[in-house]
Amino acid sequence: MKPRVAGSFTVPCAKCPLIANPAFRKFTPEELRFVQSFKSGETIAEPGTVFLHEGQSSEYLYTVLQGWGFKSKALPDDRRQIVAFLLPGDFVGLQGPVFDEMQHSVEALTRLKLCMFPRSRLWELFSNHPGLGYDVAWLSARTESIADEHLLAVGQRSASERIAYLIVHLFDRCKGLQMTKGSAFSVPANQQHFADALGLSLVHTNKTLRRLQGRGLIRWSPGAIEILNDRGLRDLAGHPAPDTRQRPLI
Amino acid sequence: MKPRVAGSFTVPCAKCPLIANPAFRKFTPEELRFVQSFKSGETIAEPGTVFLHEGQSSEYLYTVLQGWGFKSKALPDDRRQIVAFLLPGDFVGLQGPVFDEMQHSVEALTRLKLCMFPRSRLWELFSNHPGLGYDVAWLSARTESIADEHLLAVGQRSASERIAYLIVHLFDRCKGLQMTKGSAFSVPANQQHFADALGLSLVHTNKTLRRLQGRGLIRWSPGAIEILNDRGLRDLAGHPAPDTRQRPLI
DNA sequence: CGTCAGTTTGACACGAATCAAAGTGAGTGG
DNA sequence: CCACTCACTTTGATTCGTGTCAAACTGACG
Repeated sequence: MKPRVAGSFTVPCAKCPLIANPAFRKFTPEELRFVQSFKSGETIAEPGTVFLHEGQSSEYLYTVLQGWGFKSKALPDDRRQIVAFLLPGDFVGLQGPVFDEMQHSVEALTRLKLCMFPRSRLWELFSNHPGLGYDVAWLSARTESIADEHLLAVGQRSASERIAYLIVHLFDRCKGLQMTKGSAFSVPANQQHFADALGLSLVHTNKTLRRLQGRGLIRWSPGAIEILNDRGLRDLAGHPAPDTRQRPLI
Repeated sequence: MKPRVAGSFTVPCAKCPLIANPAFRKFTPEELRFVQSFKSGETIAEPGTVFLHEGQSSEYLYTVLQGWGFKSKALPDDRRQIVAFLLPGDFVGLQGPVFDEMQHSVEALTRLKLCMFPRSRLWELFSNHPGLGYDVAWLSARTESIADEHLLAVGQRSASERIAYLIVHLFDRCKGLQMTKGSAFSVPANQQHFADALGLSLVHTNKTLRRLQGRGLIRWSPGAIEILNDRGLRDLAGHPAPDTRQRPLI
């Protein structure tokens, strides 16, 4: 599936809604100019579309502009592991330049709007704009840290702790992006996605979710989650406070 | 625990045994000069020593010169997850600059020799040597990819598959570093370490290991593993072929 | 010979997977 | 406006893999 370039609808970087978002640090004028020239277009992925395939190479790097997605890896049979959820500002595809082929697939959960950058010019970014190069490394280290946290959850936590962790994790990320409404936020993932992310079966995920709801910690409705007892949920999750500092954007 | 700087025993980068190792790409003369100046010393960590602590900040970045170690994260109780094993050439501490504090601990399995680089000069690396900046990002993306693979194993594979995967993974990495002897290699980790890395209990790890041995796939002896049936073990692991291309070194 | 870390074994309990089936609600077409 | 479908959620019964508990074994070392 070739990414379709929505050239005519491209937003100029200066007006990028993400730059306006206080979660991200601001570009210098030179950086902005470069990023604008680096950006070769935008693309849209409809919900359910797999737009990067494990094992294939990708000509582009992407920044999520809008919407939710996830990265996953599959086993030879039909088991799959969701290794990360993608939210606005997330940078995808770095593994392309490193290994020649993608090590994971990326699928859209909602309609996903993405900025495209030709990987052939990544070197230019490092060489002409070391600040941006540093940012790329920064983002990569952040992703790695999230993956480690996820690994801790899947390897050591019980089912209810895992679910509590994932909810808190997603909530905190959404909150940083101002995508929450009070203690509720929209989560365009279903219970199967939660199960695949946490290494649980669908049935057990459902039962655990209901039990958390029974304990008055959360309310799950298809498409949205509300946190009813923040303190209790975080205690159960055993999750550290989120990092609220500004982060870079490419 | 402050790192002890073994200044007088410092190896000049030009004679670094890792550079000679064909697993790594060679530095240009300028890069070599910079790396030499960037390196502020060496340190030794004795087996069992935790030399980077989750939650503390680290003044240095490290490259493993010699020996084995591991990165781990702990839960409020005594559960812990080993998120990665460290082998020569691995670069640690990038998360230091990103978050102000380390997100994981690092412990030595054998006597560990490490190169120290002051994180305060990381910016200089990116700005004066974009090639090295690119390499830092490359290494970070590689680590992330290994973490994802690990997550797939812990989240989706059965106990015997996980153990097969870990053995194959470690074997392939060691082989790339020419640290194997035929189908055997030394693994200075005990069964508790395997258990902590794979999200299994010690007892079940032991039983599974014995079963793999019973099936003629491997031979475990304290400190070393021999692969008796490479094909069978890899089939069980469902693990992709290793990446054998040269990789960068900092 | 005693100690200690690491390994091994057996009995049992429990959390999570699996199997099977029904419930819900949005969307569609008659 | 009422069937009908389809994706998703929910529940109960049962099985199975893995954890836990308890104890013995092994080999290195002092």
